[in-house]
Amino acid sequence: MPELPEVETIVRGLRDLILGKEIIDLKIREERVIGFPGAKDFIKGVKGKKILNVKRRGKYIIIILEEKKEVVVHLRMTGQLLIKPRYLPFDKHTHVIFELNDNMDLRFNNVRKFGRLYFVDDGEWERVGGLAKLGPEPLSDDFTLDKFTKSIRKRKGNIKSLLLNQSFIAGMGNIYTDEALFLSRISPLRRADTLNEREIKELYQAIRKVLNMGIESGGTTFSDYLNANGEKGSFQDYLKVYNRKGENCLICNTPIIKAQIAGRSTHYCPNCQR
DNA sequence: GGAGTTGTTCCGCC
DNA sequence: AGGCGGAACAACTC
Repeated sequence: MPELPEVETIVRGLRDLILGKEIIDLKIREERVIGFPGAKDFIKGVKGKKILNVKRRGKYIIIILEEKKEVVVHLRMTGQLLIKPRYLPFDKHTHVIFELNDNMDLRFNNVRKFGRLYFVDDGEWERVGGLAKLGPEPLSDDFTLDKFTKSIRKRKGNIKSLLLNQSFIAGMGNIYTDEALFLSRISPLRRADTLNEREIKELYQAIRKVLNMGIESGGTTFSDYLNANGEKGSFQDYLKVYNRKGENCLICNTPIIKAQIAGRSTHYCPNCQR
């Protein structure tokens, strides 16, 4: 499932592959995945424009076009953005095809049809799901320990659901949240405002560490995630708690627990994490 | 073939 | 007002 490291990996790959190219035509095979505007206006707006840059904000991919326009993509659980030669047949779940001017396609695949594409004016993010309401970027310079400390002390919910809250912090999903809590030895059940100064600092560092390691590994692939070149990530080989239910904790040998917390499967060590 | 899967949004409640 | 918890959604796998 694409979280910040997976989306960042896709964005970096796209930057290498499609910058400066022109979108000469589009095919939309499943109109449901166009979030804004309608399919016809989406095609009309995007067709003929050059790609100037590709950026990421939280889990959103932002493709900057000419004339101050943007295509914004959210992959949700199973979305993929792949660069493929035009002669290759579509996959069963290829829903949108951007035809580029060098016989390559940018293809949007999405098994569960949850992902969305938007065509908007530069920065008109009110129209794009929760994009305008996103919290800080955890890897940016202005995500400081001081700000994190102040915001976390106001919160009364459990720390697991808070880290998943995109308006609190952008880009964390189920995998990296469980891993960050394990690294900082904090139970996912803890109320956020009960964390002491040391725990907040360790969590802050753990968040940045797992996200950076995820990016360095090219993301985590369990089933669907692929980068823009169609390659898998490798962070699944380094996970310490996620998907390790019943296996021994790498620190204390206690079996890893999997429980429903905040409506999500949550993996943690009941001994190390307090 | 019912349960499990996740990111996001919406809804009701406080 | 806004935080919080829980439900709903989508469709495929096991």
